Amino acid sequence: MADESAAQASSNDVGGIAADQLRSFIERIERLEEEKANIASDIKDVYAEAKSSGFDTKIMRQIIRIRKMEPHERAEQEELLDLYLSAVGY
Amino acid sequence: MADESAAQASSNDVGGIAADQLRSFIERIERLEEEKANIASDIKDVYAEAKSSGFDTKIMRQIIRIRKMEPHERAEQEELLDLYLSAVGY
Amino acid sequence: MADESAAQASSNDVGGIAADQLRSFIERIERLEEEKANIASDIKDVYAEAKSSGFDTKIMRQIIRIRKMEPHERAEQEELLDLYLSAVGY
Amino acid sequence: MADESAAQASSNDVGGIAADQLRSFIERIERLEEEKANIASDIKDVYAEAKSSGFDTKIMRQIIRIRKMEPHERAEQEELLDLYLSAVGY
DNA sequence: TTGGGTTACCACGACC
DNA sequence: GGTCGTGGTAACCCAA
Repeated sequence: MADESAAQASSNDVGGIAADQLRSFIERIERLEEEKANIASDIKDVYAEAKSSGFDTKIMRQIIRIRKMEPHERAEQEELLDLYLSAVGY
Repeated sequence: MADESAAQASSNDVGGIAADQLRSFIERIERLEEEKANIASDIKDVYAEAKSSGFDTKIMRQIIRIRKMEPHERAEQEELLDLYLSAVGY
Repeated sequence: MADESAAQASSNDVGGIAADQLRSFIERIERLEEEKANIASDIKDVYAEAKSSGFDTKIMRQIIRIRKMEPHERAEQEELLDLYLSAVGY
Repeated sequence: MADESAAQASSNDVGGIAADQLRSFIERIERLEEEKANIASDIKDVYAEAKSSGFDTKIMRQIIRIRKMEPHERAEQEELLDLYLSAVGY
């Protein structure tokens, strides 16, 4: 797959793979996942705050879920129409 | 449903609940979730880039999973797996 | 978790687990998965047949998908109503 | 677009497409998918039963995955994993 | 024939 | 321990 005989000044080949490059990818991902986890934690905090203000977080979650899917549903309606038209050859 | 008593400039009470406050919580969460989704998308991109550099993303995911685990956790899993494997004749 | 000191006439204990029982579970599952795979294959065949009769399988898949989710959507509408009522304290 | 030539008692032509035939295909598929879902549900039940007998279902799934793989396949994965791990410094 | 994109399924982990 | 949402995996389709 890779050019096995190339000089590896900086790429630090291990068993035929570019170890440095792999490590770099892995670290980038791990870093992004950390950020993601932080945001998830922030979200949790907001729910906690809302809860301590007397709101029902379960209902809040439902609202958010449904708000998220409403655009999809509208799209689906149009899709549905197109769909049956196509099925029938138009 | 009806205006229970008086106009409330800023707290906008509806059904006994501070609707404005609720809306604010919801919007904060939705915003955070959007950020989270963006990061998830970035992660996907990195995997795609790694893949097009010739790396096996499935293995990469394993690596990341392993690095995230406590060493003893990992050892326990292995042990249990071996046990079950031998129980099943491997 | 399990009664470690019990007599194991038939259960063939291996490293503290009931090997026979485990094997039995595994085999039941494998068998069911085989059946499932067969049905998946049948489905594939029907699509192939439909395709060779001139139908667009992509559209067929869409139709099936949407038929499957229509009941959900109706349920969602009711849920939505309840939801906003709850959010507002009713 | 219109009825191209003659009335078709049984084939019920719509838009140039044999609607009856399409419906039949769809229904066959939906039926098969229902069967498939039932089997999936059975599988779930077996896992639940195994769990309540004290087995670790996650490990069971691993076992089943391993048994499904060709030996050399499994070996390759392990090898690649080790390679990546060492590249990353483990 | 194969690789990449897409989709649906399923498992896993988080949260309650 | 149960539920819910998210992510990973595997199937399937098309294009090259």
